[in-house]
Amino acid sequence: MGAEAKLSHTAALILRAISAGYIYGFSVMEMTGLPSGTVYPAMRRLERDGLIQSKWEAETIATAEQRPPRKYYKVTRAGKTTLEASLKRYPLLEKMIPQSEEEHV
Amino acid sequence: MGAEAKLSHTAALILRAISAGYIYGFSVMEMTGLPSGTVYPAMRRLERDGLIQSKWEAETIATAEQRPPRKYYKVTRAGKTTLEASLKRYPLLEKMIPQSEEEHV
DNA sequence: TATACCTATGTAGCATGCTACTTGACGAGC
DNA sequence: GCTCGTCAAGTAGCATGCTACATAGGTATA
Repeated sequence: MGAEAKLSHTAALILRAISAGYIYGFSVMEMTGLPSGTVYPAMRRLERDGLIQSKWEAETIATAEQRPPRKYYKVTRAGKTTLEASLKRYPLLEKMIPQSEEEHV
Repeated sequence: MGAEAKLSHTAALILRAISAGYIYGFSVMEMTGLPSGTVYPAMRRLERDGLIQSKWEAETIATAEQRPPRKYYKVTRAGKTTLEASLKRYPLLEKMIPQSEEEHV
């Protein structure tokens, strides 16, 4: 049957957004319209459950671009599996955020 | 400024579904994929806040169609205003559920 | 040099959402 | 007449989401 974690609608939306190239918190907030108090805790839980992995941007880059450093995420193999299952559960999600290869940075 | 209640993503999704003709709990569950424990309490709160109004179906109809009676909802004037504001906040919602004049019964 | 805005991440505490379960009537199958 | 499946609404208690706020460096501007 597959013992994958079941995601909430919001968690699935966030995972889909990361998968579609919105790979840090602020960009997910902007594209989804969800507030920071939703997005950051949700991303923590996704990482806690092994569905995404984070990596801080090098300070030198942030400094050069004159902004705070970003925490970049990528979807793990387990995350991809869970996301696919979630898209079956919430088919409307695919309409909301089309998959793309580009990164929205 | 407008003192309209701000809706959560889920509440807005449910309100939009009702507005699009999914006018009782079970049909909203089916079209959104959300579970009963989300949909029914959320609809109660929407009614509590005056955004929708409920009316039990006549028992004679339910009996004739050999199923449990349904609780039908309609979006109030206040609900329409709030929904419009919410669609501006969550533009992705309009993609998810297109507006229609038909009832999904 | 203070005030305001922008990017970016984060938290406390209350509101909302979700899992698992219940109720209850009907139909099918046996 | 028992068990299973379906439609429909509902709840308890825990998990998640959201508002309001904090932090912190940068730009702008007056």
